[in-house]
Amino acid sequence: MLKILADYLQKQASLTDDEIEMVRACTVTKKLRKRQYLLQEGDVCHYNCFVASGCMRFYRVGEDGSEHIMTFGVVNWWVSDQESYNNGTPSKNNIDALAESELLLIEKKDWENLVNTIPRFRDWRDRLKARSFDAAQNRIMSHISDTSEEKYLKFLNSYPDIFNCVPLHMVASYLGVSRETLSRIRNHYAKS
Amino acid sequence: MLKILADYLQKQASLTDDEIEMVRACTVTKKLRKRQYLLQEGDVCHYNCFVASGCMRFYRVGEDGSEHIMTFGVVNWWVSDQESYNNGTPSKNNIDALAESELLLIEKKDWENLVNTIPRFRDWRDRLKARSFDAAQNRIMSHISDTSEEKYLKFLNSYPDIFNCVPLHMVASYLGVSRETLSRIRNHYAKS
DNA sequence: AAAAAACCGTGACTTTTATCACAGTCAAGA
DNA sequence: TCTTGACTGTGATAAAAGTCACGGTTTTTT
Repeated sequence: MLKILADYLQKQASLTDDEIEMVRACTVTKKLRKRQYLLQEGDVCHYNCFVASGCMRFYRVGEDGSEHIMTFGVVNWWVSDQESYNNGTPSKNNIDALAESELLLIEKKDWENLVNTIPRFRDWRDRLKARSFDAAQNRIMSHISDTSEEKYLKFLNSYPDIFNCVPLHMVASYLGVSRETLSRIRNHYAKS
Repeated sequence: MLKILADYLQKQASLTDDEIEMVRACTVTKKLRKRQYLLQEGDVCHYNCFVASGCMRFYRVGEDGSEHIMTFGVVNWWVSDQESYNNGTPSKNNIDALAESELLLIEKKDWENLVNTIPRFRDWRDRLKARSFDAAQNRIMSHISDTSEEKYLKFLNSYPDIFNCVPLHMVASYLGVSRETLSRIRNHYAKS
């Protein structure tokens, strides 16, 4: 399981074996069952979490109890609540597992230490954050300019093979449409 | 005009006078007329731009010619196309002035130099990016869970006194609704 | 194996929003 | 000054999406 992270860091961050060992030294593994929480509303997020297997979801519960999914975390993705992590404030969100999942956790202190001691780790972290921001910007743009069908097609592009883990009503939640509307979009798209 | 930036850096980044002087040394001032471009689709973004006065808009033009506003830049805000800036790729967006505006530009090389030589500058930069990301996340959440009226109210909160610069049909564009719908939301809100 | 729960599709109806058309105000420019 | 264009509001209509209800399938749990 640690091998997945090692491969990832070698490929994405170009870390040396020694540097990878430093990262490995401060990771904690955590196995989650389906539906188990990684982070619950009100908790403070202290970790950056690498998804080694399985599938996670990051979502918020509205006042009426409805769930709104901000993002999914599949293999080789990192999940955390950055707002809570950075500011030390209670999270407004939940993170839980959509399937049996294996995570590798790095605590905030250790993470910051890695950032400060391994230049390539910092560079990779910066690139990752930049890409996340760009993705968020593009998603906003999609929301203010695209039709629901276009949003759905872009989603397929971002998460090509996600339907193994994620039921359609959660995809609908991610897109901000009702499950019925998504069903009709898919239907219409299949025909044309 | 440079004083506005100096005050900003002193307050937000806690820079010393010497450090502020270093920043000041590499800023270029630019005055823009109403409707003048700061960045045009296809250009590569080479600067981080501080808004000393006036008001800017960051938007994308759809295939059908429609304009979709991603964000506004008012006094004390920074504007740039991060995706283009970071990757050196042609921008998909436009930035122009909604009113006579004064900007302070810092070129990428100089900016990165400041980041690497002034620790507090880097820290401030990181905090700024983190806040931008959080804001983007919250805006996405708003789009997938709020009604148009709620989105409008949150907009009022983010940009309390923006109506001096920005016509309502641009607010509508920012929110992703038609100008007629925004007009009706405001009307309804005023009555209740 | 049986029961319960989750998941998905679909029709009928309601609500929301977009689009189109028109009118009035205001500011900039000829 | 007159004209033009930008901006805003509002009514009428069409399109899109949400909501409700039902049925059927699959998966999970007991």
